[in-house]
Amino acid sequence: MKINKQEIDQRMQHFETVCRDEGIKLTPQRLEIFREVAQADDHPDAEQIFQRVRGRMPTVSLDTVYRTLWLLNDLGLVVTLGASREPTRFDANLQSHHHFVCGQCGFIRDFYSNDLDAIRLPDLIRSFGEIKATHVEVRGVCRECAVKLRK
Amino acid sequence: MKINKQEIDQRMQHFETVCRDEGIKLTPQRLEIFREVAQADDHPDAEQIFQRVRGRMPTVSLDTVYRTLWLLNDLGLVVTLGASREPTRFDANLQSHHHFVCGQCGFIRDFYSNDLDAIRLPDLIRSFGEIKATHVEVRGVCRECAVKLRK
DNA sequence: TTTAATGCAAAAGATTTGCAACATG
DNA sequence: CATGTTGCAAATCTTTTGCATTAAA
Repeated sequence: MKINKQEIDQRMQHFETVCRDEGIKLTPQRLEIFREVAQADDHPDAEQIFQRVRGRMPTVSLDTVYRTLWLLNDLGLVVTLGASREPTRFDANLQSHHHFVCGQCGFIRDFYSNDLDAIRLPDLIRSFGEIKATHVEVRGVCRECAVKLRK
Repeated sequence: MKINKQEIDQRMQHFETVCRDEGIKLTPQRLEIFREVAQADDHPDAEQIFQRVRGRMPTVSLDTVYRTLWLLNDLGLVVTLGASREPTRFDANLQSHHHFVCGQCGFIRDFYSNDLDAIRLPDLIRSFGEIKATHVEVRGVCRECAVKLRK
């Protein structure tokens, strides 16, 4: 959780606004769960978020975490990442950004690039449907795993 | 399964070569499973591949399909896709290509673009690890789902 | 013949659901 | 107060594992 406080507050703000606009109830569980995703920079999965929220709110249940996460996803407040061979992970960073994913251990690292953000997609794609977001996924082997593989 | 026969044969050829080079046994199950992925263009998941192979080889088991698929992945013969909220899907297309993914139904459509293939990544990324592949993922809502959502 | 791969059944892991109790707007 | 949300427990779905049997090289 290395996201700065100001950014977190801004995300919380946005979350509350969206909920009010959509007529979705702001329960303490939702607030805690969203806060946890909003302040995480490691793309945690549902189980990890559950454990972290549990620290502050011992009565939350895992199924509420799942329900909330997918709700957030439907509201466009978080985005999912399918790391290879691992459970779905969640990301509250709505800025345009890209990912490096280690195919061995699932490590994900964000990176930013104006060049990549400026990508122009082939016109053909509009015939597939409506475009919501575009991001570049770089697959590789992270430093740590590269060492292990050398053995 | 709309991949043309020549391309399928080429993929099978490559598969057999890699297996021999790596000292991996060419069993009838592996041949059938790989063929099924090689000729599919709809990015099927393990269960779908299992059902299709089963048609021709009624005795294969689902766990062999899983084991084989991950083996193929480790060998670099297929690539995985984590469509949102769905089981892992597999793709034997090793050409550089990109994906349009529908966040509602998981529909995935390939597309090609020389411009996108020519993407230059920030140098920073090399510090994360070794790069194996880069692809662009476009998220959106496919035509069919757009209609449903309008209701 | 040696070693690896298969099938089966059972286990583990991830995610979802039904429902009664409860809290938000 | 009405309706949506929660927690619990149970169910479901996906994926993995142990082990005896079988088959490839």
